[in-house]
Amino acid sequence: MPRGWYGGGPGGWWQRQFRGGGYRITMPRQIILQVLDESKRHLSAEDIYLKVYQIYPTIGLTTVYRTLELLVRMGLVFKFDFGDGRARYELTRGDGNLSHHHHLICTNCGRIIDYDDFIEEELELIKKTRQELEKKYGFEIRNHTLQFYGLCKKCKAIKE
Amino acid sequence: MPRGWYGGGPGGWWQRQFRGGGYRITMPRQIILQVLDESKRHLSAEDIYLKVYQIYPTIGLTTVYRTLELLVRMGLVFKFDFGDGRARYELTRGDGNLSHHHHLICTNCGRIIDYDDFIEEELELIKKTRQELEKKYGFEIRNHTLQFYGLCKKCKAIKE
DNA sequence: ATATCTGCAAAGACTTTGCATGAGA
DNA sequence: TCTCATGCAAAGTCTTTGCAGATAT
Repeated sequence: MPRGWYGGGPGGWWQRQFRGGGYRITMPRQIILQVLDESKRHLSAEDIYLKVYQIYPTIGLTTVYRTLELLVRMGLVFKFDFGDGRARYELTRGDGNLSHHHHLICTNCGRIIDYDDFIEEELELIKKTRQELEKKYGFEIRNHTLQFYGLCKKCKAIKE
Repeated sequence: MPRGWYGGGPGGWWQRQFRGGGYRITMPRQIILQVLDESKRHLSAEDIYLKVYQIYPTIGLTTVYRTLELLVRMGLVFKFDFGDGRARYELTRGDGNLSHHHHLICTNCGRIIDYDDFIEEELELIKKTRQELEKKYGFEIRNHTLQFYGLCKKCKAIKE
């Protein structure tokens, strides 16, 4: 049995999600999901393309984009923007709105650090804020991001 | 005396910032700053271009981009990414890292709401998190964003 | 005077679209 | 079978770059 969220065989829950939506389970789609599952976070479309290409060389970039769009629409994947002009993607892993997508981004070299320190309080506050914003603005909130921008250790040292 | 942050005449503090950096105070730059000062938040480069065009029709989009890049580098302007493929800009108004750049973004229609409710606790937490992250990762944090994504009232109603 | 700035046109990077072929249910 | 999915090529968007003429100091 495969490891990770992606596994579970042909009757797994995401396969059911696909069928329920009238979407076909194709080789490109399976491999894209596999790659997302096996990789670290925040991959660009091209990152994904190159990894899928190793397994399935007839893949096209277009299919990667179209599949990612579908997965985002289905709520299986989050799309991020770090301000460098290319989108990043990662599996939601079924954790809905409680996941933390919190990043430190170096505005000089583009390095991205995921942090999950000091998260407890944050989640608590965000949960509360979320509820209040939903009530006040009638928004249905599905996701959130908290990002800090600045200079990473290395770039800071160079600038000095 | 003009109102707002931008005002203050030819000896104002941002003019000094310019001179100090060896940057010239030109008509396009003055008008771009004026437009940023008089407008609501999160304008795209094209929004700014069109507003400047009303006042100074020989302006070029290139100059808008180059000026915004300069202003971001100088710390006078923040650049945001809301995930729709175009960057947004707004004056920092000298409030440094304590400002709240907190948005609700409708993933269906693109509407953006600034909120500043329930901010107290958030700022407190962010300040604390910031300090701890700087210590732990050696990052020099200069800015942050907190964004909630979902469906706005209108789009939610339509989907139902 | 002279180094910077500007605007146009062209190029670049990422993403989306049109369409004929191929594959899943 | 018949609709949906794929891949290629082309187009689209936003942004950046090259360069000659214009401008600020």
